[in-house]
Amino acid sequence: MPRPSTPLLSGSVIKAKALEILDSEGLDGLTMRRIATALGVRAASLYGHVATKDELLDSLVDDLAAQVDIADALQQRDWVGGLRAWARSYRALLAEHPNLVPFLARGPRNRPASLRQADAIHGALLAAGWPPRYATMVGASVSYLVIGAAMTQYSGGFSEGFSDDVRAYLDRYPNLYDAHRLHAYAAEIDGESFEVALEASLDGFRALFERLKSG
Amino acid sequence: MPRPSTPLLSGSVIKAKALEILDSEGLDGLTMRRIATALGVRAASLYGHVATKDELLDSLVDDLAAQVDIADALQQRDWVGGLRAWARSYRALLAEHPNLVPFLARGPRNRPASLRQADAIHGALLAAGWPPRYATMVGASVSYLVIGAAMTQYSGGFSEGFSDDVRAYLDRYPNLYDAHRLHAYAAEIDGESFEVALEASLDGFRALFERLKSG
DNA sequence: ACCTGAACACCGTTCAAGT
DNA sequence: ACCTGAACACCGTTCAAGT
Repeated sequence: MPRPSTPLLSGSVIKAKALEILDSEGLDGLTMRRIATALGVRAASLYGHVATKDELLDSLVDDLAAQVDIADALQQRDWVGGLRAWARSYRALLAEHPNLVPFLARGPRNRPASLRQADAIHGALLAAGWPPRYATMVGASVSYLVIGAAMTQYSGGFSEGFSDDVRAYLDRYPNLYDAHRLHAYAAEIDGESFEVALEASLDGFRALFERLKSG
Repeated sequence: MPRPSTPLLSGSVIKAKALEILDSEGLDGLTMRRIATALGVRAASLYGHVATKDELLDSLVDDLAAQVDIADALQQRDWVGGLRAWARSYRALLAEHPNLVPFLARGPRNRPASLRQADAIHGALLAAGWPPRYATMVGASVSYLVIGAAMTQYSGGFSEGFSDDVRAYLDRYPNLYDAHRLHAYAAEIDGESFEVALEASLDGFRALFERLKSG
């Protein structure tokens, strides 16, 4: 089928299929040839619409970042509530597309939506009265948490991070046995750990903020 | 050279060279063929000593985990000091081999040293009086921070995460401009952000611990 | 303008064969 | 026992050619 009346391909059609394959078949399953055949086309054809596979993945990440609910985060009166809303929205999105997490970790790069996100959070912290340098660090801290948590869950979290052979743990890692018993409600623990970590951090930042103001 | 008197290869010789290449040439530079030629050997020969490339990388990660200073962390009297020492030692090691970070994120899997590490920290928290379920979450929280921070630094941190074109930021991301001015002392910010994040978390956990005890 | 065929320079991995 | 040659089944990417 050479020269169809309406083009078979477009950047967005390729991106959509790529994300679909990434979600369902994982990182190893995502090849240019695989995307192409799923679209009824040859691999070479993709290069008329995307420059490289790397750039395609970068744009997928940026599309995801664009969906992080920043408006809600900024509507909060207090910066603590704003950070909490941002972190939760961010994490929820990553949880939906876990196979994308390793790419997200490559930093804001040339991704406009990622930059807009960083800019918005930084601005909110400045407006709340954080000194610029601290605003940078507080924003970074929360993103560490989100990325670290997403990364851990990507790797299976508590549900798959440990083997199923209980006895192996009993023998050699006595303290972990208790942790291993939590195997059953693993997803619960993954989510709760993030919440505990987030609240502990926010607590600490609140205290730091008071110290900075009174110091 | 078929059948030398002393074998040219061994698991540890392959691992050492692989780490060397990974550190100096990055993830993309690490191929089985590259390791082989660096050792004066053909790629096929490696498979007499390592099962797969994946397993080779897993063992590199585990060797790294084995070097995290757990003894020091456990010698601390208080659990707060122990967590702090562990987190710092863990992070310092990852900073030395940033290209390994994406693999670390794949969880403890079948890596004995990683498991030993998790076991030791969990045990210390139990001994300090944390309820088992919370001990799991507190340990996970700190590892989120370490992995998130390492992941971010792997991607270049503040030094490389943003472009060099200042004007691009001035126009579109007004709040980030301040952050961008920090470009000059980027490494400092990367390290300080981790410290700020760590101390905030520890502060929060200390408060949580008190609440649990008195509640 | 848009897609294809065929090729290039790579991968990880296997396995019969050499010594 | 230890390494090699050659191959297999893949990759991402390019580019002249077709319509």
